[in-house]
Amino acid sequence: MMTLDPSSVSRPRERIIETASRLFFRQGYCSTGVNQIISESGVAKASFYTHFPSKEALALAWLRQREENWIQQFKERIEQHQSTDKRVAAMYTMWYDQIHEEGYRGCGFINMAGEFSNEKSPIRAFVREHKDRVRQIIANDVLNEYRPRLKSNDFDELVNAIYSLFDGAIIQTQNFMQDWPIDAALKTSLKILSSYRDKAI
Amino acid sequence: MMTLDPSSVSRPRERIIETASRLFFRQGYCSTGVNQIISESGVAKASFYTHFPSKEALALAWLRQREENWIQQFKERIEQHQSTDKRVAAMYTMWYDQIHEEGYRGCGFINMAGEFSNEKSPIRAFVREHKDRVRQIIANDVLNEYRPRLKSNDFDELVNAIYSLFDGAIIQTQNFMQDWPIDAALKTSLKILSSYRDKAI
DNA sequence: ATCACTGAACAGACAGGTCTGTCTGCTAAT
DNA sequence: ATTAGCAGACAGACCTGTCTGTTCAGTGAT
Repeated sequence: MMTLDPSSVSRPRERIIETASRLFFRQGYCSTGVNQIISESGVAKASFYTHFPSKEALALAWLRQREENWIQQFKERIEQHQSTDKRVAAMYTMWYDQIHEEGYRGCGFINMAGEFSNEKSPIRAFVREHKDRVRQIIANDVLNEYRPRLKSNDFDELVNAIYSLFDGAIIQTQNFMQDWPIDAALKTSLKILSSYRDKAI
Repeated sequence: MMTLDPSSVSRPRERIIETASRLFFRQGYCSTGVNQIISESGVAKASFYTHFPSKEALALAWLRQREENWIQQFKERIEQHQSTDKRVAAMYTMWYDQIHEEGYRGCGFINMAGEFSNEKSPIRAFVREHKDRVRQIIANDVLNEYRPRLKSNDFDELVNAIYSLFDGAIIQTQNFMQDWPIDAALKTSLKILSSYRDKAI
């Protein structure tokens, strides 16, 4: 029987993922040992390995959880606005909150993928899928107003443009630890958008 | 006395850096041990540590060398063309060559920075400086035609736009292991450029 | 109500390997 | 003889993953 335990936060599996979330994100995958995860989540090693067959499996579980939260939050922020301009601006609010926190680390998915050189690893595959979903949301939820008004090719171009600016801004913000790349990318996105506005078929 | 040895490639220090270059780039920093570097470069451990005080120092030396080559190549490709459009296109030729090589790994600087969570580490500082230099080159060598024709703010915006698209394309190309992000970013860059062309003061 | 039983989590030793960095001794060339 | 490099043992820490044994809450039967 599946108990809907309200104190699920204290269950070992959740504690492990919660700790891993913090450590993998802040320190990176390679620089975080299972021993640290175990001790900081107050769990026995045996318990750890009954819940997760390996460190990599935990990483994947973490990414899955993070993806769920991230996508949900992303969509929520977008759907709060009606105009395309405001929706584009809403995309970037995801980052504004994080940037000024101590030890900003950019996109957890990209950082994770960077530590796995084998492009066929499940981690890499998952991050690819995640980024694909983000692109889909940009096409279907952010820019949907433009789809019927543009030629199919033009619409794809627009999506790719907005998307490239978005990822570029994230990377540069992480690199410089300043928020001007986000402002710049947003400004440029709106400019591109307006240039497509007059381009209706 | 500094011998200008033509067989400098066989000198231990060069062999070490060459091997490190391959391994750090392909496997990442954390996943590459000094033992592997030592054995693959055919060098004694003691020799390694007489040339480099630590693994991190080697990484820094590698980045320095890579930066020199990269910037030089970047500038050369750009200066081969006169028109701004062609110069922007030339920026992207840096990647076209690498993409289809087995085990493409994107930008070595970004990947390296991703493995150092301490933003004050020398590695992170160096990558920041590198990316700043790239931005300077975009401003001074690629888009220089536009500087006198635009208001200062507009010019900065233009530089940031081209630059964000550039970094975004690199990341996405690495992620998807396909080259459409580069095509898309280039196309968008040219479009932005043309929108600024009519905007002369 | 007390019994034994079960399952989950705990604590931590352990194996076997890898990590960075140091040190000693040997060889060869200048 | 001095210097550079080679070979490789070694220290000490850390790594992932396994294993043994303990504690304890819940459950069903008596």
